[in-house]
Amino acid sequence: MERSTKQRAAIQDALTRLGRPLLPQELLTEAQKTVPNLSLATIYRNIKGLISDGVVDVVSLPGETDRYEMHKHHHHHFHCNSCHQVTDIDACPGDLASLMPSGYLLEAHELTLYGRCPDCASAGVRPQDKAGRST
Amino acid sequence: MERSTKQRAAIQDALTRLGRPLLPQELLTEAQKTVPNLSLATIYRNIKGLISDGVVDVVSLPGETDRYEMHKHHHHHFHCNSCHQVTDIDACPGDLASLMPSGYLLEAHELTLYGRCPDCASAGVRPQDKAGRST
DNA sequence: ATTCTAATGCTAACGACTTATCATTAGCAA
DNA sequence: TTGCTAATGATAAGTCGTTAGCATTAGAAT
Repeated sequence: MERSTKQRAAIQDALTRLGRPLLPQELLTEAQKTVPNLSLATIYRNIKGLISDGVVDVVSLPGETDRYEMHKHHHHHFHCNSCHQVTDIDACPGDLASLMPSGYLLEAHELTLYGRCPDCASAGVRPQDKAGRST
Repeated sequence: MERSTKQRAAIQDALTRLGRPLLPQELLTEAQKTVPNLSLATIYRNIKGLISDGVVDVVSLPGETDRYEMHKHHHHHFHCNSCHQVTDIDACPGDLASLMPSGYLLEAHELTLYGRCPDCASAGVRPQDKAGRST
């Protein structure tokens, strides 16, 4: 990651433009709008570099392939049960230490919200969901 | 899953006895204390059956292989950053609808807490952690 | 322009988890 | 007990996301 390439620029641009966690494949499709024959290997190579540069963050959701997004402050994620897109949630319940049994030390937490995004909530949503999640 | 076998009994017993989400491999090791040459394939086969019977639940945590535990009411999980064991947390922050941006419909949520379990919190903990989680 | 070599594109190879195959074993009804 | 066949054990094969290998391309310093 010493030279600047149009491929990496396209990748960062895609992440910034869409502003939500993207799967490697989504990132590929999106960045190819700028660099047509961009390859998936290049996506992975650049993502890895951008992550160690602290520019990009990994977003791991339960049972999902890792997604990537531009680095930003603490936040959570919403996963649409219909279109499966992930959206950032800039809010946090906080005060989770109270949930901990005594003796346990809390260091971090991760919250994933599930439901319907605006588009899917309005449309005649077809439940093409996955396995069941607790309510 | 029509006949009752000692293998399945051993699997259910292990899940009940340890009372926490177990990895297929952990389940294998534990159940083998009862049925020595139990095979991993049998673990998967029975787990699948027990899940469709509603007796067992899948526990998917971010970036982790699925674990399994006996079915129980809504709860969350704690993942020890040191020994990596997962523990049930019988509490819930609730009131998460307030975190949702307007237009989004909340249907479920999943919370994972990270830190040190009692054993690891006391001991001179060696941070054999994984990638970083936001705080 | 020329040169050096990082970065890319393509694709085979990995690694992990899970499932399939198949000969053998063992529930359980008769 | 006997007989039927579901379930098991052992292991090969399959998935799928990610990485490695290598010839080729193209930043960028001279």
